[in-house]
Amino acid sequence: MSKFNADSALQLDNQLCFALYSASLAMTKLYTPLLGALKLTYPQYLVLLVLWQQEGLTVTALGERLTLNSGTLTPLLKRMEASGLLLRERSPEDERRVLVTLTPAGQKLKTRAAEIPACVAEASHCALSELMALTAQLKALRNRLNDF
Amino acid sequence: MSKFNADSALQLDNQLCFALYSASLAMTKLYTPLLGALKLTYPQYLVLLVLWQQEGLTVTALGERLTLNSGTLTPLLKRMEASGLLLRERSPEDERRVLVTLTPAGQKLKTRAAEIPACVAEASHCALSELMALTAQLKALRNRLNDF
DNA sequence: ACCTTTTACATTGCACGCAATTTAATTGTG
DNA sequence: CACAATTAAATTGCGTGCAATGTAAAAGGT
Repeated sequence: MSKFNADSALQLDNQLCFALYSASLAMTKLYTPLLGALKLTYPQYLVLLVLWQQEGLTVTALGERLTLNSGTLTPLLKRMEASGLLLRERSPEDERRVLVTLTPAGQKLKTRAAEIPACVAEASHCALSELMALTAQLKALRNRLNDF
Repeated sequence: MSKFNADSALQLDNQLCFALYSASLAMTKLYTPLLGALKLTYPQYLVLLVLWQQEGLTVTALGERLTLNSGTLTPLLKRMEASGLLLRERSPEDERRVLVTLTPAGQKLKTRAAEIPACVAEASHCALSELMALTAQLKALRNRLNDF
C-alpha cells in the first residue's frame, strides 16, 4: 500500500493548502496586536509597505503589487483616507485613474513600524537565513500558482 | 551598509508575512473553480477534510483543528447544514455541545474531491517531495507562531 | 441546596476578499 | 467626427475571520 494514496492526500495535515492557510492566519494573529498599537489592520499595513517604497501609485498598480482587486482595495483605501493616512486623487491626465499618496501622518508611521519585522522574526524562532529561504520558496510557489 | 537594515526589512518582497499572505490567496484562487464544481467554498472544503477523517466532532474541536473560532464556524456550519452536507445536533449528555456529523451527501463528496490534490500538485509545478517539505516547514512555523 | 465560576456556542459589529456588474473616461477604428 | 471597444474604479452581494459580548448549561465551592 502506497504511503500517498487518495485517502492520505485528503488528510488535512498533508495538505499544503491548509498549511498555507493556517500559517497565514497565525501570522495575521501575530501582527494584529502589533499593528493595533498603530491603529492599522493587516492589509492596511501591506498597503503602507508598498507606499513607503513608492508613492503616487494607481489603485490597479497597488492591486498588482498586493494581488488584490478594486473590490477589496477601494473600500480599504477609503477607510485609510478617512483615518488620515493617505489621499485618493483622480489623475488630471486620465480621469479614470486614482492616484494614492501618503499624508505626513502616513509617512510618519514608517518609523514606528520599523520595529515590527524584528518582533515577527523573534516569534518565528527562526534564523534570518531560514526566514529568507522560506520567503523565497513561497514567492516562487505563489508565482507558479498565479501563472497557472 | 548592511544588506538587512530597517528599510530593507520593510520592503514588501522581503516580508515572510506577505509571502504567506499572497501565496495563501493564490492557493485559494486555484481551489475556487475546482471547488465551485462541488458547490463548496474553500473553508467549507477544509471542514469536510476534517469530517471525512473523523465525524461527530464538536464545534470547538473542529475549531481547534482548523484554528477557527465559533464566530467563524457557527455561520459557516449553518450554511453547510442548509445546503444538506451536515447535521448540527446538541449532545444529549451535554446540551452545551453541538455535534457535527456528515449527511450521506456530505460523505459522498469525498469521492469527487479525491481528484483535487493532484490538480493542485500539478499547478504548483513541484515534486511531491518538495511539496511535503514545504508543508512541513509551514506547519512548524504555524505552531511556533501560535505558541508565541 | 445555593451560588459563583467555567465552559460551549451563538450573536454582533467590523473589515476584508472576490466574482460579477456598473459607471465613466479613454482609445481605437472607419 | 461618430461610435464601438477597452480600461479604471466603484458598487453589489456573499462568505469568511475575529474580538467582544451574550446566553445557557454544567461544574465547583461552601
